[in-house]
Amino acid sequence: MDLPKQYDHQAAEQRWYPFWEERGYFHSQPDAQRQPFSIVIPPPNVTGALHLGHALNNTLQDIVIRFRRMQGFNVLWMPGTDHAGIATQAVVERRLLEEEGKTRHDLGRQALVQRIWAWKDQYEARILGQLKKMGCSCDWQRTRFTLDEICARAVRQTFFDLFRHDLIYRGKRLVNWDTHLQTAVSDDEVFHEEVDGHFWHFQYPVLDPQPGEPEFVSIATTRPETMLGDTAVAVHPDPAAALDQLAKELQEKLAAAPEKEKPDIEAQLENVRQRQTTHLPRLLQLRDMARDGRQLLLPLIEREIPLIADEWAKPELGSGCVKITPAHDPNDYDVGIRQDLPMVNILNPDGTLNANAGAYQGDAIQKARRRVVADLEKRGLVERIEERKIDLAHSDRSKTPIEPFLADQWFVKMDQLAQSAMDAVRDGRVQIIPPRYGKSYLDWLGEKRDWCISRNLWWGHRIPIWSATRSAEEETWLSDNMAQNRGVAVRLLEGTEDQTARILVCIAPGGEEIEQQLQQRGFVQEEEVLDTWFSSALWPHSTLGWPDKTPELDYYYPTSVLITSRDIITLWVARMVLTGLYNVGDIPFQQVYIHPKILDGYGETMSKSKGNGVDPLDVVDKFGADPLRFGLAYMTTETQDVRMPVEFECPHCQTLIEQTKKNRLLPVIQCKKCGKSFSTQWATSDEDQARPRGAVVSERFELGRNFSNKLWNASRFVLMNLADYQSIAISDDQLQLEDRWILSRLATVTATVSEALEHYRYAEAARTLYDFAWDEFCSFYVEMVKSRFGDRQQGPVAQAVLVHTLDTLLRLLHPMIPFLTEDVWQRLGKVAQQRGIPTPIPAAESIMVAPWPTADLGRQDQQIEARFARFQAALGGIREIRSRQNVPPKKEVHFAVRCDQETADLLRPMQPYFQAMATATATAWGPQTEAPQLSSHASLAGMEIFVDLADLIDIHAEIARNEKERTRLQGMINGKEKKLANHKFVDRAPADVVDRERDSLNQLRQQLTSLDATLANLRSRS
RNA sequence: GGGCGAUUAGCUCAGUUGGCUAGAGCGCCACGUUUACACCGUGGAUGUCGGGGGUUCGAGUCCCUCAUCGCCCA
Repeated sequence: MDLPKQYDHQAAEQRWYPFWEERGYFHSQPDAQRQPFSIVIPPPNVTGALHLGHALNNTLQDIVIRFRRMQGFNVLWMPGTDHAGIATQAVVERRLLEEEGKTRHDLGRQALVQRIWAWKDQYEARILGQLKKMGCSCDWQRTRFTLDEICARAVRQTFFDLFRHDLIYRGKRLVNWDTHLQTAVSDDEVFHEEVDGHFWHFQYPVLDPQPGEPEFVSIATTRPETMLGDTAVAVHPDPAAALDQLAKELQEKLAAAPEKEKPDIEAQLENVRQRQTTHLPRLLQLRDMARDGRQLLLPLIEREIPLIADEWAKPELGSGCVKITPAHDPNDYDVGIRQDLPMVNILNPDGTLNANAGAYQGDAIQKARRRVVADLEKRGLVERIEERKIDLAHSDRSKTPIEPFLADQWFVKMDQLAQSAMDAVRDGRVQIIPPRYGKSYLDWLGEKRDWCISRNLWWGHRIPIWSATRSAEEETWLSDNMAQNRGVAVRLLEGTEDQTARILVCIAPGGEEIEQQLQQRGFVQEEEVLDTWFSSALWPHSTLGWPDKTPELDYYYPTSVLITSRDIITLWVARMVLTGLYNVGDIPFQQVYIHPKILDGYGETMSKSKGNGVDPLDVVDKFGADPLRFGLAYMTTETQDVRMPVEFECPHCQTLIEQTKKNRLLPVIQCKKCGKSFSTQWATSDEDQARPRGAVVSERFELGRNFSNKLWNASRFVLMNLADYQSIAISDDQLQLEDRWILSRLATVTATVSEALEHYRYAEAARTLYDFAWDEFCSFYVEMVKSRFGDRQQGPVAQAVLVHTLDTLLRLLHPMIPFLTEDVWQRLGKVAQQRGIPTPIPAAESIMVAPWPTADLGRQDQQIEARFARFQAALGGIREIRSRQNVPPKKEVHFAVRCDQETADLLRPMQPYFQAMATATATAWGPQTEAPQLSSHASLAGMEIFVDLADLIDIHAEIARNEKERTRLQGMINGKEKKLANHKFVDRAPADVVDRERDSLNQLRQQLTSLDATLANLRSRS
């Protein structure tokens, strides 16, 4: 058989993925006879290609999927992608602007949406291709997209039901407005950044001040233009008490604070105390003026606004007075609601000022700001200007500052829905793993904040509401024509100050005719689309065909587990639970497994925009899909995020160059080894792009590559030695010690791995298999069977056990390294189609559908394992002596073992293995064994080994080494003697612990005695 | 400000309910191309388990506290 010495991952990947797909292994259909196991993929955004975080997420899913499939479940892994409304539209818009200098308004809604669909097609293909490259066994025939027809119908139906049940409403709310993209963004899409700014102090004139009252009130702002929308100035209703309270709190804090923080607190306290004399009288006066209903004149606009008393005004800050702009500041908005103030919106959606801004109408914010300051200065109303760091909210999507903006939005009422989702986790119907994440889920839902579901975008599910001005005529028409129609829900809105009375009509899916009728009568559909999470919230049931009662929904729902990362527990997981309960009446999944995040070498989250992202395909190209998957599984422990230093790989000489915070942003990097340059993801100029691209990879995948290669070569060895393989039954009495040992270990490993995978302990499963395959199967079992192949009796037994062990190991590893295991499985099938202990049976046509191994617990044998451990220890002792004394590998040595009779009987038959594995021949075994005249000595628990080294020994080195060993032994003996002399230990510790300590002490003393004899002997000859 | 987590070898990480002489991979040192594998083999060196208290016969593991870092929420 001609097998390459190195595992060719590309060949295996290219060969076996199509093989599986063609055989239909990925596809699942409802089958009442079989138990289902289902997972819906967290749909990746079509915004861009997958990164290593996705690779981790999907690898973990595929491991569970393949594991359960082998266990015999009817397994469905539902794949698909997410339209990611704002993110995708933003990416396409940005490119449009960069490449063609156009905005979306130049293109129009239809054309832009068309462009985004083209983008989606491109990236969906890329993403699905990446998943396939990684070996994901999704049911591709069922691939969904959150904006496709099936999902759209579910979205429409959900919206309709919620609307009909009065769980959706429309209202004015202060939203985070992105003036660049001209849309509201959610709190989750906002990041905060400190920027240099100013604090402007202005004076507003008091109207008709009474004698003794101030003529001006002074306020301060970081956004001067917002003063155009001021509708009040507030002062604290009880400034004296507020300052007292604050002073008291600071005093308490001071008493408890560490030295380091004391000066700062003292300064704050001093400030408060000063204010009690400097500011308090004036604030009390202003408070009284507010109570008296005094008005101020808002400069520039010349509007009368009240001075009010409200606790939002902080007497310890600034002048103690604060301007109130309810339409443009979240806190002021609350004050506005509390005090029933008018809300004056001064902004247009594009960030320019509107008619309410008077003379400043049409100005952009920055321009208006400059003009307002200048005009106030002219009037002498600017008191002073401070330099200051300002915490400014930015849109994650456009990176431009957020403006708080009063706008009409659609909301879902959350009280009942959130409660139902909380109950599902509290009573254990949905189990979150690890459990600590349940807390953030419950905390978030517990706030029961209404969910703003409208987005002022073009890319997404358009809100299925048609509206018209309310009139008797329309109302009559509706009740005549629509009242009986169950797919129509009507709501009548009363008129308000700034809006006429309206009729809202919501249409269920399939109501196109009604939509047309409405449109003909002048009803207009809402412009906005729904928040992306609204459609992904339905994912577990929409993908299965809901609202139809499909066989799939009936069979696969609730799904078995959701595997995702912790940052979307609230945004996504919680919402899936509540919509599942609302729509289907049942939870969407029984378990939620939350996995770690992948960070770079500096502990930072990987992201494309930071330049530290790794494309899984780079890893697949360089190392292979199996090493990628195995490496990721190996790193997935319960508590730790995965920290992964990354390197650039020079495409010219393959040198790895550490990625630093500096070089990760460069478009071109020069290799320090070969001196040639290569490009990175940042290359934009033609010249840079023409250079070969340097892959971004991580050395941490070497572990998986080396392991794959090791496994490949072990398999290669097995295959090369099966020419005369016969499928014969093997009885227990034919098994040698090492056979029984490996079968015992195999049983334990099978049990451990199965248990670990059941509970999502990926790292434990991977480590167990790694250690078993490398340190036990390869390093011992394979080495030991080598000498048995030639034997007529022993050969077939060794082959049978070897094949059986490899077969089982491959199956245990298949979920993690599917390609290599299939490749070997197929080759094994050609020479050993029937295999197994004790009775051979035909192997499955593919490892992917082979049964998961069951642990043969009857094979577990602690005694055999203990005996084998003694052999391993003895072998280690000899090897260490050889190495210590620099004995050349081919040089034969003789050794004697002093041990009890039982150990001697055990080790004697292992003689061929000492020969094969340490080039050593035994001369004597047993209690009476004498040390050879000149020998190197190893004392182990319960045995002493003497290697005869008459002409080789370096006596001084040997003495030094033994002395060091003596010190170590003596130290341990002292420790244990002390421990055992302690009555409390002997009395209180469990008996078995005390016994173990006694045994151990006795052995150590024996070792010491023997060591002293050896030393005396050596010294006499030095 | 609140919550969660982390801190163990030069690096990246394991370490189940407290019971060892604290482990692995990479890197390092020495030796070795013996036909499965140099993506390998054999051996070796390397630790105040972040600091300080406490509980206990016994603490890397449990409790308190401090420090540093990360994430989530306001």
